[in-house]
Amino acid sequence: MLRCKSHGSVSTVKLTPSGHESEGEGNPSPEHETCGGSSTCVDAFLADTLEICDDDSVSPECSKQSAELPQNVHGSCTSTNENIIESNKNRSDHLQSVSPLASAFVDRFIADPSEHSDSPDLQSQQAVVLPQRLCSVCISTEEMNSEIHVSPMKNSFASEATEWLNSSSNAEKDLKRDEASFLVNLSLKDDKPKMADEGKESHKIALDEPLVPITTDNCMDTDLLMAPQVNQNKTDDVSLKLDDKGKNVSDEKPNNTSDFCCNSQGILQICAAGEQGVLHSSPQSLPELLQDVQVVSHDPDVSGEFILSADNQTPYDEDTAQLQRGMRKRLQFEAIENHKTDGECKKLIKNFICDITSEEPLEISLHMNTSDPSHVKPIEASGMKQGSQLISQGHLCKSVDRVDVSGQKKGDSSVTDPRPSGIGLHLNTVGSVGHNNCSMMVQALGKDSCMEEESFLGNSEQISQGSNSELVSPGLTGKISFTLTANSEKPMPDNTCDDTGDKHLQNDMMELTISSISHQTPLSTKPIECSMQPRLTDQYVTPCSLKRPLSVDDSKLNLSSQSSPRKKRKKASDNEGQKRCSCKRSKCLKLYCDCFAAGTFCSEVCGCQQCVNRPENEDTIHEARQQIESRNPLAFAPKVVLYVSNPPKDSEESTGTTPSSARHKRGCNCKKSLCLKKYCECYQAGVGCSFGCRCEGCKNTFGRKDGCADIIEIEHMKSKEQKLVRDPSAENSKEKLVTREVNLHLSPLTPSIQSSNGVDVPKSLLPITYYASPETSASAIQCYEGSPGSPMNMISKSTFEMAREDNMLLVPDDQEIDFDIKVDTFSPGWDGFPDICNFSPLPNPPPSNDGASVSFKTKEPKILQTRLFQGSSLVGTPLRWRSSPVTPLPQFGKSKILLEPDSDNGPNKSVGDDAPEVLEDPCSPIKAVTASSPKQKRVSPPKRLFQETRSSSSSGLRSGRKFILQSVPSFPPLTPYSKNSRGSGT
DNA sequence: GAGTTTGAAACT
DNA sequence: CAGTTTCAAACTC
Repeated sequence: MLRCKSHGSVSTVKLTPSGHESEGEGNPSPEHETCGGSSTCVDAFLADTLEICDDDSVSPECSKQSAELPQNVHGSCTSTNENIIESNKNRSDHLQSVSPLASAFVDRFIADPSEHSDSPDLQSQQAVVLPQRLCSVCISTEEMNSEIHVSPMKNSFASEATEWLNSSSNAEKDLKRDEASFLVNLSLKDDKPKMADEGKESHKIALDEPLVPITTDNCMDTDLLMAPQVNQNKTDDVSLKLDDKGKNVSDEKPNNTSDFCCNSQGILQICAAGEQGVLHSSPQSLPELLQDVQVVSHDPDVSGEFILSADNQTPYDEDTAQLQRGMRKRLQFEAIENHKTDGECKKLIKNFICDITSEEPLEISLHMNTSDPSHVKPIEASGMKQGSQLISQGHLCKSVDRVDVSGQKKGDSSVTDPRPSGIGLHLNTVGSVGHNNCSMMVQALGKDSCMEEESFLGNSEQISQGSNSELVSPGLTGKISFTLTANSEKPMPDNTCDDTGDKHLQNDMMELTISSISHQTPLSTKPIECSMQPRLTDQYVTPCSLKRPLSVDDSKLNLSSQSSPRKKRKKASDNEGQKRCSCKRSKCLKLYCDCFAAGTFCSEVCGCQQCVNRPENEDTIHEARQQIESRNPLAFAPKVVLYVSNPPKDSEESTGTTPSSARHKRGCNCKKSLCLKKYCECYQAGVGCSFGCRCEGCKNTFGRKDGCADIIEIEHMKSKEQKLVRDPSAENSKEKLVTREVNLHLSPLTPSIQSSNGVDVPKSLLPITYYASPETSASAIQCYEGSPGSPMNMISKSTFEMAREDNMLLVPDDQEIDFDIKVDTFSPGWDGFPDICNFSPLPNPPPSNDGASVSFKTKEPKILQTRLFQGSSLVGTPLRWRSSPVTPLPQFGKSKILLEPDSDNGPNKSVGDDAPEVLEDPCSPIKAVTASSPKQKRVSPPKRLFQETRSSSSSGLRSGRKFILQSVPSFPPLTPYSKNSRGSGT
């Protein structure tokens, strides 16, 4: 055992070979304690290294080992480690003479300990250094019977512990042999020293995973993996031990083993346990040391060299620090890369990180990953440098898998942990959105944005906890604070591990991440306090908006956002990004509740009373939904179907979403409002009334039930058809043409419709629904995850101001859509397509030709509103096609509007319950028929599946439906779609 | 902000 | 399925 005192603190290394427990326990021998002078300390340490025997009293083997050890170390040293070592050497005055090679260094030490004895600092340093080197080297001294286990990385603390125990047990065996067994515990994951087994004499290098003989390679891995994950438990342990330092802390671990913990960078932590003689840093220093150790690899500031030094007072070596920084950068970089799906994003992030790191050692990457707050906390407690840890964690998404040691059950964490996954999702989403988005975000946001992205990886908790303003670089500070706020708003449950438990939490996470991103935008400095919803909206909106041409509305939004992010958010929320309710008796579990109907949780902004529509009541909510759906399968389906002239395919021109017309599925039943007030759902949705409506005295500015304008539509349709006929081959061109026409006529959503007098064009509802750009999804706040609509809201909101309340389903024109198909669409099954969310906003303000336009001025009914549907994946997969109409419905939150392809003249065969209503085209004969019966509207959507309708319809007309469905998936992702829509608008 | 109106949703 | 009640948003003052 070697004990070094420096700076008044005593660091003791207990190197005693196993079997010498007697020495360690109880009373440290005075020899060890004092080690005489610094020189002695060093000498002793060296001698013992790994079982340094100061005295001859130690078994002869010790001497042997001591001699051999250095060499072994040397041999094992990886270049990286060597570099580090060298740097360290150079930096330390004492070590100046040391040759780059560890062996030489050791040899010298051994040879002439006195040289170094000069300064106490040296002693401590040397003592430290040596071990570190050893560790870095991954010294294996088989000769010494020392067992070195390297586990590539593991996740769970348990495994680690197990291994550790195993190793310790092995050590014991060795001890029995009277062999000087030397177990070095390299805990890559833990960076923390395992103080535990003070009683044990064996030094173990513990690696979390399967024990692998340490090799140079392993060492390297270690370095890479180093990302220390803070394991709270371990930390605690350490602290305890530290506190106890002279005492036997080993309660937890019976074994008397002193562990060497090597940081990735080869910094060695010596957890000496031994009762007395172990190398301890001063109690005070220890905690820091631990932190340092953990951080070491990452944070230059906290160099590991001196970790062992009693007071930590050892001067910080800048050079070393830089080296470490380099390491860190690399590590971070790698970690980041791992996480990023998008190559460019990676690059950006990388650069960003590099920049940051170069300037400041810390911590930008704070947000990166951690699933577990617990991990973070310890670090926080420790104080600064934590950032580095966090960063390391950042690796996490992946690194966790490999490295995570930490611990406690959570350790599994990252993988299992829902949040991270959520994060991953988010990232994916981003990526999916397109490289552009990613880059865009990053660029636009700048470093901050990068940070935020990383935050996606991490849990909110981490963020909140982990990111300390202190750690954060100044530039980042703002964000960080922001992040924190968010976290505070929605504290994560203690059990991060709970996957199931926290779906909504995940959502929150998602939201957070999103929000963070959105906030990052330079423009938006807005504090997180904003409701979650807006955040989501912002986030999604941003990417989308970028991609597609800005619609007027969008541009407005952007401008506003730029000017003041808050405004933007507010706007979003105001715009209906989120539904608000003020339910008093329904407990927000009935369709009366807009939030519930939309498939979203009520939020703080809601004024509801006795609200049950909260994440914590997910089960109840789900039941309620089921009940409602049992009554009406389409209850949660979009209420409004929007007929889209151009299919998403026409990305270029079509701005496509301009809906030629939209109709409320069920139609309204207004008697007094004359369909001129928001009481009227049709009006509220900004759509004209149709035959399906049973309204009396309809004066809906968006289109009367009479269908005056129908003629126009019909003509338009005809022209379209003709074009199609002409260019059957070129669908695209055809579509474009059609689209153009449509746009001309309809460009302004409502207005166009209005001008046309809202006559319903026969619409074929295509089962196809494609998701509008995520942008639209403003509304979603908290989505029901579990329920069909789990992530639903993620995407939906359309940017339109016009669109307000109701969600519309966009039914893109199928290029080759047959009327038949359309007909089918209307079938009740049709509603089943809840998936679809949005349509693009109308490009232009409505022409004010008609009185309708006037209506806009006075009151703008929300024409198009997109909604988020549950498809959690929506984000990730821009377009999701759901084949079965029925199923989807429940999932949909509230999308009320469906976009339908314009073109159809086709008769509507089926009078779907809800769907038929919407789709009904007065013009079309069939519709007329159906329309004739007012009750159609009332007809609840038949539960029968699309298939049935399909079969019937297809049989009757064509197999078009099937065709469509199949084709649907092919629809371009949101992005293109969005573009199209925009383009067309202009 | 309180009260009224309105029509959808829920219930019978 | 029709009628009634309940409910909450929209609207008015």
